[in-house]
Amino acid sequence: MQTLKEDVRQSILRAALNEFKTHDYMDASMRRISAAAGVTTGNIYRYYKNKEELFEALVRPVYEKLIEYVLDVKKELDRSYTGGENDGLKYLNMVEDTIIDLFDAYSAELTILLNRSAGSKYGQVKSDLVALIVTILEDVFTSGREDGDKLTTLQRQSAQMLAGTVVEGVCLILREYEDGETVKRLVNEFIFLYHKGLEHQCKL
Amino acid sequence: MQTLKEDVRQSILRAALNEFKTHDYMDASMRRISAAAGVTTGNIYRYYKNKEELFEALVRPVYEKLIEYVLDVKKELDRSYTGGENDGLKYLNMVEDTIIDLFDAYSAELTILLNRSAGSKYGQVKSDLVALIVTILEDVFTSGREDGDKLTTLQRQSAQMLAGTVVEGVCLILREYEDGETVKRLVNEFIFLYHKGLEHQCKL
Amino acid sequence: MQTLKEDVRQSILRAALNEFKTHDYMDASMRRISAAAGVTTGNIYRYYKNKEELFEALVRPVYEKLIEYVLDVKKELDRSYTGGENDGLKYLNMVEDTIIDLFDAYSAELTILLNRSAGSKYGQVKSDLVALIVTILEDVFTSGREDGDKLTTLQRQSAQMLAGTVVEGVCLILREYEDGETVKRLVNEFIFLYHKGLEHQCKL
Amino acid sequence: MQTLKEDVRQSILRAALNEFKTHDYMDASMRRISAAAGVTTGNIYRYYKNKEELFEALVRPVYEKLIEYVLDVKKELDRSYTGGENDGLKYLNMVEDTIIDLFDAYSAELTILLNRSAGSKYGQVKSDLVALIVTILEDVFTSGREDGDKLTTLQRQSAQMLAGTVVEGVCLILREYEDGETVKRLVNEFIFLYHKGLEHQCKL
DNA sequence: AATGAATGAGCTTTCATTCAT
DNA sequence: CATGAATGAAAGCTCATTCAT
Repeated sequence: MQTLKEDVRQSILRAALNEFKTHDYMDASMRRISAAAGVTTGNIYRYYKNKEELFEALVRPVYEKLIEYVLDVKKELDRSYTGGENDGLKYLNMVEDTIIDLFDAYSAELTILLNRSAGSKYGQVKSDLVALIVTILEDVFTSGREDGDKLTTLQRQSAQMLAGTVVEGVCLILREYEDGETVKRLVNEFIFLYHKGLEHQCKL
Repeated sequence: MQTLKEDVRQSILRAALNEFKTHDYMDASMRRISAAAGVTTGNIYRYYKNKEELFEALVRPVYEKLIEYVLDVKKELDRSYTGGENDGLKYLNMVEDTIIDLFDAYSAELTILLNRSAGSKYGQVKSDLVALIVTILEDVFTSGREDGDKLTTLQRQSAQMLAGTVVEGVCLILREYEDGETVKRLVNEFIFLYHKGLEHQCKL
Repeated sequence: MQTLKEDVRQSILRAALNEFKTHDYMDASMRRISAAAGVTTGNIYRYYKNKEELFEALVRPVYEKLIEYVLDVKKELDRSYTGGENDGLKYLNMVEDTIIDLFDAYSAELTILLNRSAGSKYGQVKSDLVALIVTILEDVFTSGREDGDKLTTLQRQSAQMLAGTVVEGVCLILREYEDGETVKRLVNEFIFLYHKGLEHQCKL
Repeated sequence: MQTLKEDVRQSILRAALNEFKTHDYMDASMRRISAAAGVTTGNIYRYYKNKEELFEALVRPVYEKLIEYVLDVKKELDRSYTGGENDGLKYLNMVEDTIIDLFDAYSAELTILLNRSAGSKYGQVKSDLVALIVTILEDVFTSGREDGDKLTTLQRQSAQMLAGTVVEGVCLILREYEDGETVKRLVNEFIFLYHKGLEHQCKL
């Protein structure tokens, strides 16, 4: 009945992935994970020090790449934004592309990071991400003006809504579809929708 | 010394509302609710059989109206859809209008229903809602054709993405803003965005 | 089967007292305490937030009085020590008297504080107490000299041994005897022994 | 690559010694012992059936010698006690000498036996030892009399206190000092203190 | 002989729910 | 009707011990 170490680690990770896909960090149960992994409760702790570390093992790599990529986009934007015709779409696409790359490697982990981390130390990731995108949007909005003026409250709210719905939209797609190609296509469609609107999208 | 029955029920509901606004169903605490309601733990159970029923008391009316309204939209659409120029936007607006109406009456309950019900039997509401909207969209797509043909998988997925992101977008706005006017404005902006695209929305 | 609140609190305290008399803080079991108290495990936590607080409820009053009394002795000593013939005995007796007073009120709790607190935040009490007595002894030793000189290592060690054995001796008596009168007599005998030696104590 | 059997046994014992010097029986960890011994957890159990037996392997020889020596003293005392002037000190010194001998050979094991055995089946050793010394003292007390009478309760208690505080005093010194010479000096000082009292000990 | 992964009972603590009063 | 003490199952985690290799 003794399995090799790496096998066990993998089945724990797999079971944890499934548990965290369906339960928030706080509600996920180590007992259920161990049962699903075919491992005793105590034995999990030989592989991962505690719940937090098991969660982190799943989610940290994605987290780091996510932040890194988004910051790259921001830097790129600061460097080359012209306010020209299609810049908005261009940069939205940059953001999405990086998420798609991440998705190809870590679809479920990204979902968990964005949707199930409440209560863990990654609980703020989604709103951090939104906040980051908001700063990008605000830069874009203000850079297109003569007056270096502040944005109005209404404009801020709109920027937040925009950033939030983009992030939520992508999260939704990640959550619903497992196949990389489908995700890529839907995210692109989603961005195009945001850019051109339903009117031009028509025949779906 | 006792409070009248209906008074108590109301203060329980009020306390539960606040608890569920800030905690997912699973994390909400009956103790905190009873404390906030100025009611003893045990006494709650004379008014509501258990946590689930208390949650349901808050959320069911909104749930039923939500479904009812969406079905009305569907019916209306079946009756009068012409495929004309602005029909898409028109019906999207119908869906949103009903949610805004609901929101005016039950803002908090709606947020809870859509964002806090994980773990309760309303955990599926969001996806139910999406599914319902998907059937509407599919009807629309197919009714515009000569051939009564099925949609392709790709089309189905796009419809699902569209429905899902609309719902998520509205949920997000509900979650973030408490003020009715702001919500109304942002939802309209959001729908307009979906219709015309960022390109036409420009300077925000 | 429902007991009144204060009854239960008392039986929990009584059970805890017995558990901590026979187990170090770390090895004491909340389950055993609750079983011995005739209370369910969970119910203990209505009365005491956790193990530490239950322990503290038993031990804190004694701790505070103990420190207070010993500091009083030290102050008194600083004020009036003359180096005269019987001062040593006199001050030893002061220390012991205060402990006897404490004992009359809290025999078992004092034992626990001094002998079972390892692992709790009172774990250092015994050595703190010894250290305190050492400083008193060192003051006494140096004040009897012309040269304000430091003590030698040997003298320090002897002072530590003396303080330690006094404290241990008292702890022992506390541990072994429950009756206040007996304790008082034995502690006095013990101090007299320290002062005059076995030779003069003879017939016991 | 394997270590020879006896080597392993020795390194286990050495590691166990260090663990038990710093942890009570109950708190000592087999994992830490095996890690420190450079031995796998499971392999310890080929050498010692369980924690208790490992503890016993360390502590039993000292225990037996300790009892044996004390019994020797008792026998010697029965044979030659005259009740003369310095007999008390003489026999106290005999008891201490044997402990010092033991200490020279097994300092750490003795400390463990006396101070760390709570929870093991040697948990009673200290009080056994005291009891043994009490019987010696009682013999001494009664042998000095014409009437072969029983001792009073008060006398018994005093004998117990005396025996107990002697034992505790020695334990304390063992616990606090590692250096053989220091221990020997302090124990002697301690005994002299018991014999002559502070009054004659003066300048420390 | 040795390994170290696995076991399983134990720990403290929390909480929805029940029930004697 | 109301109370709030009591229940008991579940949580995360630890550790002496066992056992397949």
